[in-house]
Amino acid sequence: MLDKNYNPLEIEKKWYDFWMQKNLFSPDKNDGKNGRFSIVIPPPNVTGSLHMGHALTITIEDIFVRWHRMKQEKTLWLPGTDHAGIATQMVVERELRKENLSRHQLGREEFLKRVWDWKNKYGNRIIEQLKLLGASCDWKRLRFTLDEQLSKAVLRAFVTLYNEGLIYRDFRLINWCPRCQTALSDLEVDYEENIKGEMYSFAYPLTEGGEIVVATTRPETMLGDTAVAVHPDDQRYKHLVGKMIRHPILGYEFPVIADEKLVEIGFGTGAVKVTPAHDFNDFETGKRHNLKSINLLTDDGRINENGGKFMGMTVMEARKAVKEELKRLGLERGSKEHLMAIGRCQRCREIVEPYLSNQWFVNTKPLAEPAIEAVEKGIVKIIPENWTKTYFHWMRNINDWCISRQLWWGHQIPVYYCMDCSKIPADYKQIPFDAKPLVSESIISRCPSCSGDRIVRDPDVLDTWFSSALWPFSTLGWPEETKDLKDFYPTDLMETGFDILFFWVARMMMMGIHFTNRGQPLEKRVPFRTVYLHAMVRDEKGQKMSKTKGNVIDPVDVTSKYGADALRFTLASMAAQGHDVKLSMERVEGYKHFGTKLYNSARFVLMNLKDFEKVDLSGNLSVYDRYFLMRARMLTYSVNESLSNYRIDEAANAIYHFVWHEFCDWYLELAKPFIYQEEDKGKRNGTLSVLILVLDYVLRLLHPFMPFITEEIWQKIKSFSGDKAESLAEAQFPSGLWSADSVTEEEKNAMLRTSLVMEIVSAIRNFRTEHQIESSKKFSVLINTDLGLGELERAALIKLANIDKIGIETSKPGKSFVIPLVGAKTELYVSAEGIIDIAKERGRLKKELEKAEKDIASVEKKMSDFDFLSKAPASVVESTNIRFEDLKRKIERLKVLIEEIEKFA
RNA sequence: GGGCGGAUAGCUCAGUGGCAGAGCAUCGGUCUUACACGCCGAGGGCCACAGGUUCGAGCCCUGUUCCGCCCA
Repeated sequence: MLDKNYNPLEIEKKWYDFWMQKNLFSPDKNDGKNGRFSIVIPPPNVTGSLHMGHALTITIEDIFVRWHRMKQEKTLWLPGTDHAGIATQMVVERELRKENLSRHQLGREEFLKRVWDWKNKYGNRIIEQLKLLGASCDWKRLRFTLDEQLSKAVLRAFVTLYNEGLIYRDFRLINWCPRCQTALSDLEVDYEENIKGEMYSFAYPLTEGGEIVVATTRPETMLGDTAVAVHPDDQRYKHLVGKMIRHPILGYEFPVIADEKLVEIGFGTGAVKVTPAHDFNDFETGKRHNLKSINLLTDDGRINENGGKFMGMTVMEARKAVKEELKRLGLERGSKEHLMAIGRCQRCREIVEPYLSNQWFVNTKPLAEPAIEAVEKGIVKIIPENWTKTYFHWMRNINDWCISRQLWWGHQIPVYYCMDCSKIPADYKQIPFDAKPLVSESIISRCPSCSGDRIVRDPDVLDTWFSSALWPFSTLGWPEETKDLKDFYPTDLMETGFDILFFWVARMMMMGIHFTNRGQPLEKRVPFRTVYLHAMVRDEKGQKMSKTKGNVIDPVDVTSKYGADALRFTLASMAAQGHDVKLSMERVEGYKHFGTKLYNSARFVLMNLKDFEKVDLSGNLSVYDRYFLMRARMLTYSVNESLSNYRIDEAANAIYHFVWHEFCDWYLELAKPFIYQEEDKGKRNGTLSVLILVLDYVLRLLHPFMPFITEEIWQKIKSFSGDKAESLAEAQFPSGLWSADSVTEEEKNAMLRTSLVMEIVSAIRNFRTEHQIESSKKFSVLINTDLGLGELERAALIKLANIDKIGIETSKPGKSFVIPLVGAKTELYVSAEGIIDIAKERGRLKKELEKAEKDIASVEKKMSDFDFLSKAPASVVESTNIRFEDLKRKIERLKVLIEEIEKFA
């Protein structure tokens, strides 16, 4: 028997421990003859703690994983975390700062030791939190991007790409975060638009006299200007092209150039200052015109020695100072407000500076091509489908990927330099651009050409996403040809947020195809066959959750308050494709109630099983039993269909509706008279058998969504259902086709009768409320159709409708009221004289008549439309006709009834 | 500037050509021995706007307005 109260916290802990103990999440004992399903987790950051995005990811993935596992497929869900270069390094540096230490003071080795300590201490937190949600990962295969084996994969990938000419080093403008002091890829910069800024104008003096006025939002960069550009067609400036400008502060000279790409005639003054070292457009312009690039910044975002007396100032300080200087020189030419966009570092929100430096890049175009092909050919399917367009667009316009980061925490680039051969000075700050890279997976300590041992390793580490891009195969053992790789690659599903389509999904596609199963068809090389992109979780008002707004909902809190099952079900039922999930606590609470409802229904069933004996179902079923068995079959079919189509919301809602509004509202109630009587043991046991069976179906179908409560209940009914599985987690998931054709005559009959009973009950309840008849007041009802119900079946109807009795009478007795039912062919006669308010009944009938007349008007219009009759399909015409006839009959009947009721008074 | 979504009950959303739906909220009734985290019932809609296609449009097409997101 179940406890009186449903307490999610207790049972969730209990069953998770049980699953772990039985090692149920391992694919290893399954021989795979029922197929295979594999998926890798999107690795959360080791610094991370669980947020709603994770909760949604885990919920969706666990639903698919448990579903496949219950279908008895060899199922692997591989978990792990990534090292999150910048984020983790920042966390540890923050700790160091409390001790007044910097990483430079500690030195690289000592610092890394600290980060590892931190990781070992706190890095498991998020893993433990995933378990709270019921994630059925194979924890024995837990991976970390800096594991020895995964690091080997990273080195292999880098060296291979280098040797293939797909990785190269270049001196170019990149995005630089002055606070993190590292390069970023294009994707790691967030643009904020419509920032109020200033469009500042000043004049550049020409060497031969006169001036040219330029407008800029960043006056301080004039310290690095090496040209002023005008449009070649701009008559105002045509004569100035080729003239020289003397820098009013720094004294050097630079030209006025004509460039139609950079300059928009109508914008600003029509003359643009060009700072190749600090603006991407200017950099391109500089290349076109062979301009000098003057770098103005230090690593930490201050003005360097090229800025003359402004050296040492921050950008903002320099901006102010340069403006003052220009004013002093009489060159200021006004200023106006201007809306602009600025780029911020995704990690620390600092304003990103374009910065000239040596970095490593991946040549992505050749890698993107097969990744595009795989989706074009349908080898990889993206769901929801509309993301494929975005994927194509990005992939076809892909830019090279800056993968070097000036950090310590991460995979250090496997590139070495001979200080002698490359003439690197002992006090070097940056490896010179022309240094000759020696690229190797193993550590190089001796120069292959001069045999010298003065070798330095490139200090940079790789972008964390570089290692994440290898995740679906590095976690399975690549570059080794492991059994796991053979068994589980390509994986079946990649489930993640749409926001990392480019960051991660696209890059996994490129790397997976490039590195795995070379020489084999694309089908064998893609990292996954389906990409399912889920939406964002927002607060109930649709706002993004953020710490500053204070609207963050912590999944751990929710879990401890309502249970993981409730949270999971909420997320699942709201995860409709293409929509953000707007999460509200009310909903979670509602779904906890759903758990309670299910729990109590099971308690009811169990409570009545004392003398239960299994019986042969064939001779002992009521029409209700048959009907709900069929409904369970239909539900099974639709849940499997929905899950196959990645519509977990649809599946969840179908189960919810069935459990609450069919199983509990109707079936349990209809079953009670059968259970409560002792005369017909066969019928009693028959109904109980079906109750157990239907409940068992429901628990299996619901298990992927609410694993804990279903296991709790299932373990209790197991002995009655006779399943031998140790846990519901590995019990067989129901399957089966359902179609209208597959319904047997018996089922058809059961369906007709049961739905008529439901309608009768609803009609009587309705009638009762309309007349405000107290529930204690019983009356009897006659029906003009023989339902062919057995004694107990009729008793159930009587109980639900809360009436005295129901009899058959083909025509209406004198003093009775009429409730017309479906199609007005069947009607009920209520002999409740004295308890019915005549005026109200008249009103009720008139209202019904009004509605029927309105309905028939539109149907009539259709039926008299020649075009409709000739062009619409016969089945539609026929059903319209039937509807017309029904309405006509109903109206006639209502008119008679209204006339009659006048006489009652 | 280019692209992708969305607009349906008070709220959140289903609904892909044939009688406008669900959950929550609201209102009324009810402690009927599984469940008051419950039960029974009710009200609530110019399916954003304007055209078009069609016998028939919430659904398909065109345009407009607003709201998101992505890219440059």
